[in-house]
Amino acid sequence: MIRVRFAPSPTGNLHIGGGRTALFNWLFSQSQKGKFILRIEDTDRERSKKEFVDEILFSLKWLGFNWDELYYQSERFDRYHEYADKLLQAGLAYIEKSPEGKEAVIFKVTAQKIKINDLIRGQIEFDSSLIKDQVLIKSDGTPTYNFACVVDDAEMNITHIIRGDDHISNTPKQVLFYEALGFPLPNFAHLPLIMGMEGGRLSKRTGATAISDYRKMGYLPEALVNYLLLLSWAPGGNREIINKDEAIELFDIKNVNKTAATFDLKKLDWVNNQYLKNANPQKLLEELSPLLIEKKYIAEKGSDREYILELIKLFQARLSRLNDFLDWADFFFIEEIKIDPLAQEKFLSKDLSREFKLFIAELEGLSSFSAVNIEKSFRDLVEKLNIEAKVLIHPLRVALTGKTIGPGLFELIYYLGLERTKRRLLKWAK
RNA sequence: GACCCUGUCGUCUAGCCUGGUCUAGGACAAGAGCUUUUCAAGCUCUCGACACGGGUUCAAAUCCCGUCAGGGUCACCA
Repeated sequence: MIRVRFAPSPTGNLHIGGGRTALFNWLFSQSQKGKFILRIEDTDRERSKKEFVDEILFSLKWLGFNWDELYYQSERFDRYHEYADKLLQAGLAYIEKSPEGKEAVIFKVTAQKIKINDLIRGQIEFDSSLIKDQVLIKSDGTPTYNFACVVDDAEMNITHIIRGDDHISNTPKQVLFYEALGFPLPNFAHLPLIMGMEGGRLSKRTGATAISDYRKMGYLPEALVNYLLLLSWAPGGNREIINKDEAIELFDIKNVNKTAATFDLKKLDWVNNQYLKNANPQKLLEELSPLLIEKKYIAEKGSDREYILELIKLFQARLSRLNDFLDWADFFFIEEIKIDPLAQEKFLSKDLSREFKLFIAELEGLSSFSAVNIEKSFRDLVEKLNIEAKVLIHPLRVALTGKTIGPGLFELIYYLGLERTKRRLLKWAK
């Protein structure tokens, strides 16, 4: 049985890079019908915080990576001491006393050639004579990362260690521990790192790094996962959009790229739009509801959810981020709309009182207030006035929405309703 | 600096293992146009890459070597 693990340290939020590592571990476990284990590496008591643990677990669930087992290193200190004692007794480690009299356990590194067969990179060779003796147990009694990692991976029967590129140079040290402890060696696979647009690691300077930031911005978890997947793996057949089930079907760790990839927000936006336009509007409404309430666009209770659902349908195909709806559709929710000054200058500087009033009269005369009828009456009017449709369409849009862009004008008027349409047009028809 | 990893359009990638079908394919971005209702949606088109040098071979993006470039690691952090 294949067993993999994701081992985050709760000293911060789950980052894009961590999310990606979790994704590949999870995907591999699913494709191999194995187990996905989560291990919280909270040996650093100073920096580890419960809130970060909660945040990491929440983000992993949000991304859809459910784990089969969960461990905390802070609960396993006795295990690390036990194995350190074994190495001490075997003469493979020694004790070093600090000036204050505290004791640390140090591993004796012997000179040898260490070969690692990486599933993604092939064979990698190291010369351990370049590695100095390694601390196993620090003088405060806590284990070092490399030691705790090896003890846990061995005890938890981890068969494949899939982690970031930055751990390659930790691998020979860990291999030495495996050998000294008599543990069988797992398989290693090192994922390429994700870089920011300006080169180097993805950092806060270059943009948002936490998975939760992307959730807050209005990215769908499926889209984020899809994009992350594309960042070092291709499903083949020139496909870009692929759901998790298909990915599980097609995934092969050997096809993962070796090259570091640059995180490109524009492409993420595109992928997100692909998911947004096909998303169930009801689901989008559920995501949006708390935000609409927060903005006081809708009341906690009693608002017409069916109506808002229709508005979402009007916009969802053009959204890159779900939260853009809040700005783009604001004119449906607020009475005093903000008119874009440039749009006003361009389309409302001419007096259109007569045209607006005639259009209102047309709308009032409608037997049934539907988008189709609104358009028909509008077309009749411009024909009568002998003007081009767009001469009137753009000013109408700006007067009604305050913007030059948005959904089709006639649908928009239909959902705005006769009264609001009249009120907004009359402001420009003195 | 030492060690390690990596180098295909601006970006993500296909192709590389098993040389010829590659005057290198797709996607994002960008640019142009269409959609006589906008675009942030849709459609069409354009721009644009095998890091460089040597070798092997009838033939190299594909194999080998070197150079250069980028990245990572060198903690009693994880």
